[in-house]
Amino acid sequence: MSSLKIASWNINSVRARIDIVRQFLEQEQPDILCLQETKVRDDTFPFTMFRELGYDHFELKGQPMHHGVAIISKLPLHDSGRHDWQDNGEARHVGVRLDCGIRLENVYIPAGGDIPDRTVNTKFGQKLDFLERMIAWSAELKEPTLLVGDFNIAPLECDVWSHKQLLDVVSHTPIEVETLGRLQASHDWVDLGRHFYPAPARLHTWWSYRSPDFTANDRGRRLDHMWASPDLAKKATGHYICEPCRSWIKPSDHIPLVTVLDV
Amino acid sequence: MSSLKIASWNINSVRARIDIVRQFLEQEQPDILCLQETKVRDDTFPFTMFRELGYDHFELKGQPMHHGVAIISKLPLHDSGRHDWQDNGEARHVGVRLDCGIRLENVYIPAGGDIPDRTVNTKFGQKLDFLERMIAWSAELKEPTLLVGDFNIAPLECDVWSHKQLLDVVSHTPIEVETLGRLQASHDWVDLGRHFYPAPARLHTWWSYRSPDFTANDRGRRLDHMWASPDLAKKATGHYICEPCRSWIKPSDHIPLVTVLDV
DNA sequence: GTGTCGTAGG
DNA sequence: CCTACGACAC
Repeated sequence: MSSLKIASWNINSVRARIDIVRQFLEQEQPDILCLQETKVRDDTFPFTMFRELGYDHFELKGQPMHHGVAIISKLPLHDSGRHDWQDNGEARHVGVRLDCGIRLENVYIPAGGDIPDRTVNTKFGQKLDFLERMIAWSAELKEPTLLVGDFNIAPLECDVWSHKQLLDVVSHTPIEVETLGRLQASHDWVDLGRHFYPAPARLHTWWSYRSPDFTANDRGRRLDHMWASPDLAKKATGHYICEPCRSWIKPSDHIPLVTVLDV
Repeated sequence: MSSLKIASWNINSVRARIDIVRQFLEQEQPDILCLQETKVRDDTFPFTMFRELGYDHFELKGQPMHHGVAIISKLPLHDSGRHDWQDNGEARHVGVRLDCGIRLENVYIPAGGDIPDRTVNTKFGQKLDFLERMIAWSAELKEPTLLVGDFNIAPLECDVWSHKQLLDVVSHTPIEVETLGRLQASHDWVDLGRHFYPAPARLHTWWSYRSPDFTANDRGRRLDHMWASPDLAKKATGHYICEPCRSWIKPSDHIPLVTVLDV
């Protein structure tokens, strides 16, 4: 029995953010870091800093301009898989198996555009379709799995700064919440955030860049999540968010999430 | 009789370079700073840092994308003028009069493109024409004047890392050197650089960004100059270049020049 | 190499 | 607000 610390962070460009990624790793010392929105091709991924800190194992799924996910680890990674559920070339998923037997699945669910109507905004339809394809995949999972990433959905009323004002804002619409609910049900996923901090605790993971005084009005949302298979959830001994990272210099608009497992 | 310290620097974007401009001002504490290639519109000029350091007087001539010159001063500035000698809207000159009676003229002479042939490269023709118009202007100057800026010409053999290899490279061609010579003759300008460091002393003010190890082979050129009216030159008590600035983080490709006058 | 800008995406 | 990219200039 040993302790395993896993972090997840939408980094909004791993190259532009390399200094705060280092700062986070030095401070939290996770065994594994899952990144979303790396915005880098695999052949220009900034390996050096990670290797300097003892992270020698990488599973990358990048693309030229947008999206991009990565798993960066001090521990060996096996049986990596990259789902392109919508067969559109977008780099939104990478998964691995760890020596301890658990699978780690890192996903960046589409943001979904501005207008929450699939008839006028194809991106919103793509987001819902992406979730449907994840549901089919998730229902078949057999191994104990940690599913982490930027889900771009804040499901509960207390997951946004104003439930009423965000009911028609992409990320908190009823159709998204309902679809995410079916994804959760498809594997009986345990939402570790709410497992450790039951509603209505405040647990925001994202604040828009567009209000520079984001701490003043605190208009955040919980868009990032870590979900565990039911049996695996019992092994989670700790879970927390790293809110101070949002105030670091040149921050990401998202903050890191951390889960500690006894494995 | 008091001492007046004037600096000139092609800064290659005053906004991108704001930290090293502050570092330079704190270190050298000039009374007046002349900048070229500010690359900023006058309405978005970064006044704040300069005011924090006691520079309350500004004469700006900016434009949206390229070029742009500025005079930033602890001392009052009067009778400002902006010549657009070629009437093409390019922000390449600003001049002022100081309380001590001398005029300060800050100019950014066109680079002139890659090919030193005015029949195939209109930019080279524009550079020579710009010099001709400066000659006509300079010949009529009556006040004691300090003419500073990025002249984009290295006139002497010792002003470039290899006279032979640069004879056909824009900035050191015979026609440019001859034309700059006539500009100098038109007012009997004293080249303060060579006044204080006679040829063949090394006195480079620019090193290309394209060789990252610029200190290794030292392929520099003396493109930046400070010229004084004959009588004013007698009042120059010091002159130097600030070569370490080329090694600062996020440097300009040019270094600052400094002249001290007893006025 | 290192800026500017416009466009696209968040 | 913040990023990436591509075109252009130096």
